[in-house]
Amino acid sequence: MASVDRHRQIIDAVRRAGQLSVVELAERTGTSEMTVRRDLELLAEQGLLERYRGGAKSVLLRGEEPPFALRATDGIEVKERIAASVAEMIADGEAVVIDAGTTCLAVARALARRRLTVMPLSLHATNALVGAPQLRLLMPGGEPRPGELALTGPLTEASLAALRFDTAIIGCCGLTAANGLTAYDLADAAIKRAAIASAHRVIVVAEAAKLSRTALALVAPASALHAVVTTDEAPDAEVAALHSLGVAVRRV
Amino acid sequence: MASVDRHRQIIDAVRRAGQLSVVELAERTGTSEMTVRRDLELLAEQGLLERYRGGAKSVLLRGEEPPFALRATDGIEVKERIAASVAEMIADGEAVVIDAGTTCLAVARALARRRLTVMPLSLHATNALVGAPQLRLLMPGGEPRPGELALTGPLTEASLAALRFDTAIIGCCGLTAANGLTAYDLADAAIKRAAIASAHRVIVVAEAAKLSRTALALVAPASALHAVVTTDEAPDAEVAALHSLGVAVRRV
DNA sequence: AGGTTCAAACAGAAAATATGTTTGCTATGT
DNA sequence: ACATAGCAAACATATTTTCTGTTTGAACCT
Repeated sequence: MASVDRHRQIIDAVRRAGQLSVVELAERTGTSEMTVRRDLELLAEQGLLERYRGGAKSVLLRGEEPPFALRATDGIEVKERIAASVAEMIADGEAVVIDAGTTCLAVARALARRRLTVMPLSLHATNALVGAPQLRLLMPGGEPRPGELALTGPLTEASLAALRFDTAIIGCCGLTAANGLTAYDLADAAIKRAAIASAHRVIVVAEAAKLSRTALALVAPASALHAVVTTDEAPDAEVAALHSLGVAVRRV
Repeated sequence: MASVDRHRQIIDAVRRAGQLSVVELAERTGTSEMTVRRDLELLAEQGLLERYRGGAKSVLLRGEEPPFALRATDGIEVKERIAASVAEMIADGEAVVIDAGTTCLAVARALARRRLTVMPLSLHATNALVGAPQLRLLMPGGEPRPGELALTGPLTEASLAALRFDTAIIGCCGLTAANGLTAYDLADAAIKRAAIASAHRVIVVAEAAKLSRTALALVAPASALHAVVTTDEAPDAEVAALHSLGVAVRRV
């Protein structure tokens, strides 16, 4: 499908320019205005940009987290590499809780054919896991946040509080030795905290960029974590600092 | 797609004969054996029949409930008619719990564009409701039963016990004035009971055939119900009996 | 061993989807 | 109110994907 390339091109162009007209986008993509309009309608539906009469504008503001659909296709190979590494760390028969987010979704996919008990914290991961024959799927309650489909709220916390997992696989928006594990969303942070509290072992997945970032909501100090799986590009200083706090860091 | 007709033809033929060879099926459908094999693989995956070397056999036994995928395409118009009628009975702003099952799935679809708070008791309904902009979606916890994707177990019961809905929309396997509301699955029955207990008003959806059937597990006596939506074919005697127990019966 | 059943690979057919053009409608600004 | 740009629907065409049947060689059962 060539359309997916064009979609990416449109998103990038709009993001770079802040906003662009339909005419301008039609020229840049070498297609008709009608096609651009159809694309914009589609992309706006997914929350990837915002439509206005005559064009579209970027939805990326300030320090906010980009929407799920945007992150989903970003750096897939890296996420899959991290996910494969995490899958190696899980033994058959374990009970695992998997956080929301795109990296954790990759982990869920990597675990789908394993013999495990899994509680996913987002409906995306749920959809990746239903139908897996060997897997015992446990759903938490909660309210799915639009787009992200991360389950949050008191029902989710209650579900987690009632269970004890062998391993929690947690995603994050930021992780440093000094500032700990942080998230953009307060409700998400509360869930991550509950998931960590319900698990014997905590594995954090974090692309390298997150190891030099701190988000608004503190989830837990770094010392509460047992392992971090990241990539080669992770800054040595941060890795060393985490290591000195007793966190095993794995770079893949 | 013509293949869906052929699938139905294959399912019916296998069900009628108990079991049939690939060669026989290829002849009956007027296609090649390879196509039949591919179909059988597909259908077996959905649990619609069972594959064995050389052919396939029916998976329908005794008084058991046919698998979800089989019921899903059965009598859609009737289910949609019932669903539309139920949708009329729900006022905007209500909090509604929707049971699992194919008829209830139709109700979920009919309510997707409404301004409501909805807790679906199956992941099929969840998928029909995510992304609905006006709707507040609440997920119960629980373990999704394969195929059906009905959420059951203590997590589901706990989720229901924590909430009070305006209306519960309940499906069933059997409903008579004498034997009450019944279900095939014990775990399902427990959930239905919890849903009924958590709601102020209980609406049961039931195709006519269910009004002359009784399944294994008792959910509730008919007197616990407020309304039943069924079709014209519902037997008059049963309708009258239900009515005399204070249940409003609507035939659409 | 010997026949049958099956899965993979490929090519052609059929269907679904994507695209561009035209046309008439709608919204926006003056 | 009017003019204009933007838009949506309808349709025809092009492209892609999916479906199907045949062939071939491997797997299976007796």
